[in-house]
Amino acid sequence: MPRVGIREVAQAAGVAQGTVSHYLNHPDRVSAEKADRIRSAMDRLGFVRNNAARQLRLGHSFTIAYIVPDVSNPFFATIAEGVEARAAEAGLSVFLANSNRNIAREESYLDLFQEFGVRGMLVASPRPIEERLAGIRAHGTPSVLVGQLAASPEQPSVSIDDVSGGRLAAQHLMSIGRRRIAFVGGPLGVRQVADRLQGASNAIRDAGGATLEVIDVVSRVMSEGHEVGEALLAREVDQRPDAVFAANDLLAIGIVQTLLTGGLRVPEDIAVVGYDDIEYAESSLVPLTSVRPPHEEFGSAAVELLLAVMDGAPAAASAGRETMQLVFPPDLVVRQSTAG
Amino acid sequence: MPRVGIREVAQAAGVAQGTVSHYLNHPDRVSAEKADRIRSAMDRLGFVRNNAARQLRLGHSFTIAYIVPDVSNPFFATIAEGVEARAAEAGLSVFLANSNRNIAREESYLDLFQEFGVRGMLVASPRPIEERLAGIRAHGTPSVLVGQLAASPEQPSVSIDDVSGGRLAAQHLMSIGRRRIAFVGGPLGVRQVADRLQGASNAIRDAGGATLEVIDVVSRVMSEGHEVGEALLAREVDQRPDAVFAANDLLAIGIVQTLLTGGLRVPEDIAVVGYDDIEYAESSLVPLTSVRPPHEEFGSAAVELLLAVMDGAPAAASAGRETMQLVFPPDLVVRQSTAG
DNA sequence: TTGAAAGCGCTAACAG
DNA sequence: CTGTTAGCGCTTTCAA
Repeated sequence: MPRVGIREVAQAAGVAQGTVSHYLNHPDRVSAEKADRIRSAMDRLGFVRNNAARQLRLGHSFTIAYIVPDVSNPFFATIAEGVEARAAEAGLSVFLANSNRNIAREESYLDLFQEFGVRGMLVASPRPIEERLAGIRAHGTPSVLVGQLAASPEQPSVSIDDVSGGRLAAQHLMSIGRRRIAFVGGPLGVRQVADRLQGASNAIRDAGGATLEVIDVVSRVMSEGHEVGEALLAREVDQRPDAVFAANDLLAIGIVQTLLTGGLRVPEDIAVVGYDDIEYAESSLVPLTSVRPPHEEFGSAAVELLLAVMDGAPAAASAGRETMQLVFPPDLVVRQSTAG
Repeated sequence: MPRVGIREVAQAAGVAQGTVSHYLNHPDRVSAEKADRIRSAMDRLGFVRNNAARQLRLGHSFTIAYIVPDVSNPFFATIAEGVEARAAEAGLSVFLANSNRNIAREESYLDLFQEFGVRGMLVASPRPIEERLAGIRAHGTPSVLVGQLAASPEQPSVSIDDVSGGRLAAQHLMSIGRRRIAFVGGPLGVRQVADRLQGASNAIRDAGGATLEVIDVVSRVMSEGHEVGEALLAREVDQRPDAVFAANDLLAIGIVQTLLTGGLRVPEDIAVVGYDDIEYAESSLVPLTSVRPPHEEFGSAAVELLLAVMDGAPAAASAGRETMQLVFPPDLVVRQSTAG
């Protein structure tokens, strides 16, 4: 099987190479008759356009990269939806890369995509990465930081307002009459956790009349939730909180499961609010009230921002912080775990 | 900021362009002194190798594609681990694409990757796709079908033996003395579901002395599990099975939750086995016994197969079915839900 | 509307 | 060990 390029197609169709290229890039400027001959020659020969040559000639690609720390995290997966949809509208393809929370791998993808000449990158990283992105930007590849607020005004970012999410959760618990609220989460060195607690604390301080206890955990997984549940069950009744705000849904689900098994009622005895609104929150034994970050919108906003800096770099630069760094407020989804 | 290519680097380092290229491709054939000058010029100028030109010249890339129907499915995500690790060893990068169960999108990625000249593709698709892959292979891009057994002897594939998985589950339940087994799953038009039931049925027929009831469900999600659990609770005690084999873990977890809430004991009253061994199986209220498909190994085997057909196309062709189409037997992970 | 031809940045073959 | 150079397949002037 010989290589098939536009030259072979041109020959088979009896036209010049340039005409075939024109057919590919400006179909309207080729006569219907030749267009037909070209089309049929392409079908017959099984022509596949060579992207490397095209890109070399053009000087750029039609591709953007989306680098995530963990593809299986539903949060990033859902965002990917919005990213692909918006990118497709703009005629761009998306290459996904999974760094798996491995810095070396993240680095190598950053290099790789730069060498590939992607038009831009969406980067979700568990570490501070702005300097690296600044360097890449200096070489002509713009990026949008996903999931964390950029510190530099030059770095576009889309992120979630976790302080307001925490506030939402605490306000809701107070609104259903709870007064002894426990925040379950940690370590507080993790920005998101700290912000969620901060928000809850703000709400409680502002409203007055309620107390906030902090129950620290090492990691935010379901088994830690089980342990916290056990600890709550072991307390004297009058020492128990009447509401729990967990830093994520996994913790919350673990806590609910253990409380129920131990004979307590949710929400009657202890109301529970989670965070993230993962798929299992809804189908949990007691459907879980949860703080829901925006999903679809988030991804498309990231691409939107990237498109803006891709083209109108100067315009965007002068646009300033408020348009370069989008912060989304989360919603509260109320379900049975606080329906009382 | 001027474009910087090897020409600019060569000029800055005071060497010829070819020497810079040699430094990049055969570092050992460049004198240490010039290598240093080149290295420092590259750092100073911020040289980024242009992949398009490289690939055009070379005639091929160092990239493979992995197309999945759903990135957030932990099954594919875990496989991706093995894929990346093995690919990295072979000096290849992996581009992930998410078709999101959308045929048009899958098609467009297939085209895109072909145009990008990837060395090969790993394709997990919810639909029959062998003919399409055969066409792509005819144009020089080999592929491995992931998750379904290929029908054609020319198409390499890696898949799971669900019949043997079903057998394992049923044998285990019988080995702990259960005699009234219920299979919960559906629709039976889904190959995996049918195979799992087939395996269970085979085991029970061969062993004798046990009965197999089929409880059909519309989809394999947690809420269906809750419904099945309710239905079981509603039965007369002597009409209840003493074991449940669920077609996946989500169903199993839903069933366990509902049974426990209804006052039954797991495994004492009803033992439960799931399938897939998802993350939540282990951290569920009663840790779930589950049939575990191989994960890491699966991904690396897929790459291995791809590497084989990439190089030794003739050798591989003569290798025959047994080496081109890998079928992995799953394991059984025994936990508390059947520990009785 | 079509054809001819230059050249994108790199690699490798070849000459020195 | 280093330099020179052809050419990968495509797009796009420019001329006809």
